[in-house]
Amino acid sequence: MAFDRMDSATYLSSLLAKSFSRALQERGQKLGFAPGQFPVLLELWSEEGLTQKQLLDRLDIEQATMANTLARMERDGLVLRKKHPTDKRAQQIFLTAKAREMEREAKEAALAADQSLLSGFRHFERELMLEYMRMAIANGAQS
Amino acid sequence: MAFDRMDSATYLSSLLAKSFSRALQERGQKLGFAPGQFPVLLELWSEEGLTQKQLLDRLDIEQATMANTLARMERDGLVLRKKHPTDKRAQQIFLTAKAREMEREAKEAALAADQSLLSGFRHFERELMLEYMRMAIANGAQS
DNA sequence: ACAAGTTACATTGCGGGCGATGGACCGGCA
DNA sequence: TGCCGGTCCATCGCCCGCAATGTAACTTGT
Repeated sequence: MAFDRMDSATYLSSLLAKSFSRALQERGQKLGFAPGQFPVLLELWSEEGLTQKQLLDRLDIEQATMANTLARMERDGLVLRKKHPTDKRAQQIFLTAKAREMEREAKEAALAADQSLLSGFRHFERELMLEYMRMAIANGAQS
Repeated sequence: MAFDRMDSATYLSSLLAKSFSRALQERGQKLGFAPGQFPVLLELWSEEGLTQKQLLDRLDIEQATMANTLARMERDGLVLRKKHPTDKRAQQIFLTAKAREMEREAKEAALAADQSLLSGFRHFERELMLEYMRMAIANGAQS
């Protein structure tokens, strides 16, 4: 059976994710954050004091991954975990000053990562690609 | 600054890769291979006896990743590593009967994974998406 | 022929994804 | 009240990506 991996969305998506991740990693490491931490930062920039569970509900990440990511972020001085006032099982996540201050630069870094791999795309091509990606992701989610 | 992660190709590409990887993983585990092993299998189905270096040249994977992947594949009975006849540093990689026999089913599994996330796509949409992905990957590669 | 540089591979440590499991805690119901 | 199922989180083992480093073996230039 013929099978060209360059015609496989599965294979290409893995290459694509590696490329984007590398682009973000390069730009993020100067600021002090890793690619996997960016979505968490995004949520916390818009609202602090969320519990781990609330973060899980907002992001497409498993609980085990979140726990490990938060542990690394705490270690790296991006985040503080405080006891929940009424629920002793839970914790609330707060940003450090360092993390709060990098918001603007970090978002610019993420936009730059996007831009670098999408250079040469016309506006409608970029939009179409994003839309196709969202469609495929939706197909995967409802399964 | 406004930043919607659903408009970020970086974020979407990571979700997309996770979705496709999961789709392939589900289908592949019955047969006994993991997603990261599939590209290696593809190369070996088309030509056995390649060295690790030759595999590296054909795939977009780092040497350390390849060494570990091959070690797992050997452990799982998919692959044999034999000494290179003239170069004692090198090794030649051969498939086991088990790996050789799963070629057809494995390729069908990969096609099914692709298909499952691309359901609802018209033919030209699928082609366009693949083309956009290849373009973005090319942007990343030449940097 | 031999030292020096290059190449092939393994190993280690880390980021980040997953499922499975376990402990502490909450809440509801008898 | 006291028990019991569900919830929040940490932890462990695994896959898979990377950079950095080490070792053995090959090659090349003198």
